[in-house]
Parts: sequence; structure tokens; C-alpha cells
Amino acid sequence: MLKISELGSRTGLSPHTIRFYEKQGLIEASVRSESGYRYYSDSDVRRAEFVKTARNIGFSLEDISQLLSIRVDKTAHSCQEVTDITRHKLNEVNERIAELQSMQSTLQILLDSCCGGPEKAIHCSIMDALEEGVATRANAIAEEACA
Amino acid sequence: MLKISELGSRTGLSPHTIRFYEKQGLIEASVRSESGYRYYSDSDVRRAEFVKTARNIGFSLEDISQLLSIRVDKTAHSCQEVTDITRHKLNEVNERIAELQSMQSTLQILLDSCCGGPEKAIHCSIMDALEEGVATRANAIAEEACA
DNA sequence: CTTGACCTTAGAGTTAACTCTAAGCTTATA
DNA sequence: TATAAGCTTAGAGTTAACTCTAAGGTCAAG
Repeated sequence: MLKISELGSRTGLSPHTIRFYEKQGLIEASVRSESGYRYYSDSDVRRAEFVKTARNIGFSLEDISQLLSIRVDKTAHSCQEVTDITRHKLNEVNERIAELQSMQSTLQILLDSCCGGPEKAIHCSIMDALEEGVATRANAIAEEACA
Repeated sequence: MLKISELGSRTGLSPHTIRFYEKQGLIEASVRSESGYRYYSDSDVRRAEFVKTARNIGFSLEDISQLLSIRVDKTAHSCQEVTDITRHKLNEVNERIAELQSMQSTLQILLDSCCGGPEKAIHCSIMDALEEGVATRANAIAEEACA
């Protein structure tokens, strides 16, 4: 049986975070000492490691909560439920990547357009571009949709 | 002179957001009526549009605040200051993209490994992977660093 | 002169996932 | 037996960027 800080070193979670996860219903110490100390069994540790792994991948605590429900009774759930959660997460990630790539390309274009030197910013092409309204990829799509 | 909701339609910002930006010191109405109504001049509108453009690109309000300081007195600032802000943002965006791509590849691998069908989740390879601790790209890098 | 749309303010609420604080017990070590 | 490290709790604070609410004032049209 591990104490909370020991579980912390096993999983890379801080005791604070472990207590927070408990409040969120994700993990629990199966034993409490008389004085109230949390003690974690092997099975508790595996559950905490599952949570940490899912968290590393990028799942939200809400996603993880669903995955944990499946985990405690796998016969009551299908692979499809698991892939649904995973696919949904992948879609979110893909969308966010697309947004960031749009920003990336705009920022790169701005950087390429400017001398970046000690010159006064009066003729700075980045400032000019911001003044004129730079078309991001997202904007371009929105404008196309209007046309 | 435009009223706040008119500025809103010009810029795509809600009156709420415009007031919020004012509280943050980003924009201001150069005229207030006796009754307190905000009235925005052409110059105010251009400033608000500048803010919106920068926001679309992905700059934080803090970044924009700096860009606006440069904007009001370009002779006191250099192109380098502008590119520094831009490059810093690009670095952030690149880092975030790398993180998300790591998640993306892990999620894709998980999805490819699972049947996704109506089968009971007992032998679900995604659940198994989460149980065993999936190595994300970030993890792999961290583990290499330790070895 | 009333209706309805719009404006004002201060301040609270939202989201996610922590992160920390204070005040007080418990436990292990020297 | 001191001392320090570690544990407990409830609850507040953090971050960014909004977003909304309540209570009331203003203005244009009919």
C-alpha cells in the first residue's frame, strides 16, 4: 500500500493533483488509515496509471471518466464506445492543428515580409499588414463562403 | 461616429467584448455623449480593426497591447521589436502544433489498432494500450533523455 | 407618451485543470 | 521528546478571454 506521495512518484502526479482527481471521481484510495491517511492498493495504482496515460495522450478528465466507466466493466461496453471517444478526441485535435497551422502560415508570411532590423517601425510591413487586415486561412474560407 | 453595436458589426466583436477590451486598455471611444454613450471615430475603428486582425492571427491580448504601443509611435520602435513579438508567437504556435501532432499520431495508432465494432471491450486494444501505458512521442523523448 | 431597442455600470460567472493556502494532525527519525 | 516531513480538510486562487446579469438610463419611431 502506497501513501499519496508515493503514488505521486509512481505516476508523476502531485499529491494535490491526486486529491483533485479524487474529487473529480477519477481515482480513490481503497484504504484509509484511522487518522485519515490515504493508502493505495496495486489496483488503485493501476487505475491512477491508466488516468495518467490517458492524460498524457491528451484526453480530458471528462473523456477519462468515460473510459474509466468502460474499464470497470468491459463486458458491458463495446469497442465502438471506446473508438467513439478516441475518434472524437482525434477530431478535436485535428481541428486545433488546422487552426494553429493557419496561424503558423500567417505568422511565417509576416516574418518573411519584415526586415526585422533596427529600422524605425514606420514602414514595418508587419504593422502595415495588421493595419490592412491580414487574411488568415480561416478568414479566407469565411470570405469565400460569403462570396 | 459609431455607437458600440455599430463598431461591433464593423469588427465582428460584440459590444460586451468591446467594453472588455476597453477595460484591458486596448481600445477606447474618443467621444462620450453626455449620457455616457460611447462614440467611435474613424481612428477608433481602425484601432479596433487592428486588434481584431491581430486576434484572428492568434496574438494574445498581451501581445496586442505591445503591438498597439508600437503602433501609436512607430518612430520610437524598431522592426525588430515587431518581429520579436511575431517570432515569439510563432514559436509558441510551433510548440503547440508539435504537442498536438504527438497526440494525433498516438490517437491514430490507437484507432488503427481497434476493431471499433460491437464486440465487448474485454479485448479492446485501445483499453489494453491505456492499461500498459502508451508511449506518446513526448514520452519517448523524455525516456530517451533519461537513458 | 409609450414601446422597444439600445446603452450604461459594477461585478459575478464560465471553462479546464490544476495549484495553493491555512490550520491543524500524524509519523518517522535522532 | 523534539523536530521535520508528510498527511488531512475546506476552500480560495490561477489563467485567458470572454460572457452574462441586474438594475437602470436613453433615444427614435409611431
